[in-house]
Amino acid sequence: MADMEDADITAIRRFNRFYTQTIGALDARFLGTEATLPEARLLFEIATREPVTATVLQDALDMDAGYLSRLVARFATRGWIARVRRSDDARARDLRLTEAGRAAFAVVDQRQRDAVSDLLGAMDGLARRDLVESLTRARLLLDPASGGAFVIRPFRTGEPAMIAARQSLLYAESHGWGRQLETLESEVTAAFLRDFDPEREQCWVADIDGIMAGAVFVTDEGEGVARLRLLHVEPFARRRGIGDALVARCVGFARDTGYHTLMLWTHTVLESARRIYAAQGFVCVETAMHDAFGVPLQGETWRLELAA
Amino acid sequence: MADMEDADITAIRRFNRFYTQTIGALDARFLGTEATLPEARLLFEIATREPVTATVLQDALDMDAGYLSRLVARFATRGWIARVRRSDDARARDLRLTEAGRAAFAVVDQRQRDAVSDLLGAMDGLARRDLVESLTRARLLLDPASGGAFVIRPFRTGEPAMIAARQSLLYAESHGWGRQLETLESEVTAAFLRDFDPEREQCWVADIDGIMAGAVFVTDEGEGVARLRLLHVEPFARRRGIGDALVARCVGFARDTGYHTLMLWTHTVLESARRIYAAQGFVCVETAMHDAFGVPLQGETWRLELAA
DNA sequence: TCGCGATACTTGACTCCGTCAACCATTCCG
DNA sequence: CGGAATGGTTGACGGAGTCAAGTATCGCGA
Repeated sequence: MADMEDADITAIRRFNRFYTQTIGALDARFLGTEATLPEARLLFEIATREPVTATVLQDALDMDAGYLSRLVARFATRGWIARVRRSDDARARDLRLTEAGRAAFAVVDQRQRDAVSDLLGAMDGLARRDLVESLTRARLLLDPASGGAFVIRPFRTGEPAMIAARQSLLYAESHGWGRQLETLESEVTAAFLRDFDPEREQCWVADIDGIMAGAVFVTDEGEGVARLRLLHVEPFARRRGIGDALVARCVGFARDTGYHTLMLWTHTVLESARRIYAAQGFVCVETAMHDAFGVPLQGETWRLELAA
Repeated sequence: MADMEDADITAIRRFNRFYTQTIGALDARFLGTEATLPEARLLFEIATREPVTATVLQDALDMDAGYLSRLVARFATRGWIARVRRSDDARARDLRLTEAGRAAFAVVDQRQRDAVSDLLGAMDGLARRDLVESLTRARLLLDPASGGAFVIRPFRTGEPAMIAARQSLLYAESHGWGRQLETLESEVTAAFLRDFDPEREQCWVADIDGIMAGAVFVTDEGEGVARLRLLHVEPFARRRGIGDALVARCVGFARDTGYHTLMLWTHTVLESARRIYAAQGFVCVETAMHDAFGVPLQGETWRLELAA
């Protein structure tokens, strides 16, 4: 696996070199603009955060204090910003864009948008979507905290199969579950798609900045019983309550749809999932050992009786 | 859809800002190294291409000729490179690393590897794989020509479902095929996984730099007949002969495995796939209109009789 | 064979980037 | 009250990066 890591490092560095030239260049070219790259970055941060002090900008941009001070002074002489001593701390000064500053920012901002737009304009719809997803996913993996709030929404084209793929990888990696799980995943999603009726069943996806962060299915088991299936949360999105929100959505859907019971099958090793189910009122009604995924496992059946 | 593009632009710019600070910083920090960032880039290019002239480096790095000239002069005074007039063109000079230059490069190179390694070291196996895949996919989407040669290999965990997801998206985008196709995709991959026996059936994936660039299945239809299914090539990887190679692999496998016939079902609108099948000797033996994917389509059955 | 435009660099001049260290004023905290 | 920390400014300096002018050589057509 040392070799594997070696290839990974090479791949990242290759991207780095590539990016430095291709996209990095987008930022550097301010043809016809009055601002240089650091100036543009600074303008952006001031516009986004005003009123703001130099110290805040300093660590937002990871910039040297002295250099920042000079940039700010430059902006002031250009009439882009107004500096006023803070009443509560005479050392600090609040920075605000003037009208001229706002105009300068608008020009730079539009210039950057155009540059990116040119890049994307050459790509067709799916390629563009793939690109945006790839880069956003990379960002979320590198810094999960940079992700926005999650949204729970119904599935879109391709996502059921995507979920099957992700879960197969996830559980293969974490628990060593094998092809039988992968088969089950595909069968469940295939069956769901074949009989899909949004009045009876649903698949919800947790979405962070356009990236799938988790998902769950509710299927009709007949006789007023619904089943919650294939719950998962992507590792980069954990500890945010996404699992809870997904399960809660299932419970609400099952109740509103008129099911009297919501059941599910899980495993004793899946600690965090079990905690979620218990917190929402599910009760474990049966356990049984099985060997369906290539390793011996204790399966559990949980039920939740839904109030009418 | 203008809104959609707007969100895309914002996402790319967001990645840009993020990247400038996070990974970009990896390159900039040459703690304890004798080379600055442009020097490191230059060292890398010389090491990779030597012997090389300044002009080549100039447009490989997209660097100003004057600046490059000075960097090269600096390297020369440090004894990192040797410059010799070319015999065939006395204006140009071939640059080569000296032993000292090679040593300097080794240090810088290792320093960069370590920096990336530190970054990756904090991530678990799957996250690392996802990151590498995301960045590599982004590179291939932005510049397909930067991809290496493709390799055809058997499928790995999660890939069958992944293929179903990609094809659903691809055909929904290009031809408007709907949920029925998605269902069929999932059913085929589920059935394949359930009965998987590498002696009788297989799924091949075309791999470019670790990214799935296309795939195909061969399944056992009984009575000596095999079926080729779910062939696709990702848009970024087209016009490289990947479709041909995948089909050829299927034909070879079917022949070697002892099938007497390889058949497949395709559609008249899928022009480039049909060309591939015809080129490999398949013959269209039947056509029939159907409405299985939400739009009226002419389906075609093709056969290839395999020599014993 | 000459001459002219293009090519492969080199050099000067300049501005901006970016860091380090010293410094001032104010605030915080024991 | 006094010393440490905070918010910011300034001087000094070297590298990054661009532009324009200049030198030697090459390629090519008349």
